[in-house]
Amino acid sequence: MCIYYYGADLNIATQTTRMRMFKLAQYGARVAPKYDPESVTHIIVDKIVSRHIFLEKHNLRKLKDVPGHIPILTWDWVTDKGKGQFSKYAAFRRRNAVDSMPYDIDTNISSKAQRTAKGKKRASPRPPSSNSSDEEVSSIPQFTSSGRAKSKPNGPGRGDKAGASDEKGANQSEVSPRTEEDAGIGSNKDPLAEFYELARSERDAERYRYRDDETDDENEHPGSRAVTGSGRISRQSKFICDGIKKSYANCPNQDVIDKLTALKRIHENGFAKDDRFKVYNYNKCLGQLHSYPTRIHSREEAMLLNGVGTETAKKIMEIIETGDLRRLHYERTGDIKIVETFRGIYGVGGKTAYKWYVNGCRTLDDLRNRKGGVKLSTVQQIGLKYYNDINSRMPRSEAATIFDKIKAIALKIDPHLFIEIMGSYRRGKADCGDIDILITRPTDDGKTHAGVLCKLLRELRIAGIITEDLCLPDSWSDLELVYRGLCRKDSSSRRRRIDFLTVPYESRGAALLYYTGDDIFNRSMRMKANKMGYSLNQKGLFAGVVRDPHDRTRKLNQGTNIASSSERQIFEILGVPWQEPHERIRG
DNA sequence: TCGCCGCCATC
DNA sequence: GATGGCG
DNA sequence: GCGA
Repeated sequence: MCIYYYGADLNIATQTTRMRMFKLAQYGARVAPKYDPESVTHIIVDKIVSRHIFLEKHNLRKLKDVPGHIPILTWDWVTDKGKGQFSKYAAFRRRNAVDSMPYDIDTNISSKAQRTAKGKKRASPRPPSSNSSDEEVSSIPQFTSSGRAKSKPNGPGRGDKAGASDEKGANQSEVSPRTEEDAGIGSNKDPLAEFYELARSERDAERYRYRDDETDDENEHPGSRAVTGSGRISRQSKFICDGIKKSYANCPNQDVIDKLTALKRIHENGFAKDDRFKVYNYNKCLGQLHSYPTRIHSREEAMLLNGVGTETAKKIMEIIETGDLRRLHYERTGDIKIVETFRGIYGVGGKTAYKWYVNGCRTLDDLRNRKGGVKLSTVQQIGLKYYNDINSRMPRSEAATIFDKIKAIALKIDPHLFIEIMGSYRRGKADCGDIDILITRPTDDGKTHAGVLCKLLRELRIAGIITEDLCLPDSWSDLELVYRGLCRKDSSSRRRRIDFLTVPYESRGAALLYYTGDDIFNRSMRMKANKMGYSLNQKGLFAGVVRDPHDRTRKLNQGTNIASSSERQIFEILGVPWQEPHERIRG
């Protein structure tokens, strides 16, 4: 089917409209950018749009100007498809009685039926057969500037967002500010859903870019190991380089994805002027492209994707129409993999990697030889030395073994310690990228965990578990410390990343929350907290935070800590149903 | 026009 | 202050 | 570069 959806001008399309068009595409329909009687097979009209408006906007004089074989339906036809006839979902009653009866999708009734229906007027606004609660077209009054008359009680989670009309200033009442549909495709009742949607669209893309805890389906990628010194460098574990995962192999817009990814990498790796937020945005729309089920046909269709605006839409159309993106040819693209390899070194990001590249380094060995006189910080030296170790994951059992050893040693130092392993391990993952350990201590006996970390690390070094330090706290006496380093199970094991976090006992809930992640989950929670006027960080949930209007992230006051000792309490205040650690994964 | 998580360590 | 990294 |  080729469906033309009319809700509003696409440039100001509401979430609902965008979502619907997206859904149509998901169902396999082709979404037409404009009404063209030649190609369009169905028209879907938002029910708040009156016949009058519809006609006017399409330069039509009467409904009969729309060919009789093209039914004009409401959205409900889509969601309730198969159960009903066209007539039941006709967008405009007048046409309903006259034209659209015959074109039932299931029965394919011919025009004979038309005559039976013709002239038959219903006294009641809804046909007796209607079983749909709120979608009867004929009960929707004409849309006028006086606004949308109330047509139904606002059921929870139901109701269309007004605003799909062109008369955008018109005082359409907001029926229900947020429908489930606004939150995304196939959304659920989870109040975090909408924030997931936001956080995910930003990082989902990075599901593509980054390998992280959740992308287990890719664990034994053949190219997973970095190969140093060769031309064909690394697909280190942190990145999924050029390889497209199997599940993505049949993306209908794969060529677009490839070209845009190439462009993104140019920005990302310093070959072009650094544009952090362009990269951010490319990630966002690449994630959407991955899940988009059908080939994109038009600029308008492209613009439906979250993160695709005028510029990206242009690029997408250029790729679709010419199979190429000219921009790529006059950007320097050849050596991106090298820069990406460098970025895989712990402590190295885009800036540094590009600088080294400019200095003439091309392989990890060049760095080892300090070719071009490049300098490496101590952390970077460790990152380089254990490049392969750090960039690979360990089985869950290995993390468990290491943690058990550490816990035993810690409890020998102070048996009252609260010591927990967090991160992907706590979320129940089968393999872990690193080990995250939280340490605190109840204070009811008047003592604290101050000084414990220092002692513990000393013991762990002696035991040969901790091998290198990456980042040490500057003061060891605080209750709140962070340590990063490398460890190993025994002398024949690979090195693994390990982090220690100590916090005051009261903040253990917030700390657990933070350190357990995953990252998308954290961002979702923080985003929701922000929208509710709170601020959430690893120390707690804060109310009454006032931010400097000029300096975005700066807080003028730090607010009041209203919850920190229990994860559950934070969930509760934010109105998020409790989720066990293993449930805290995207979406 | 402004924000795009919020924080910390290192250099 | 710039850069990188953590969940 | 997008989106509010």
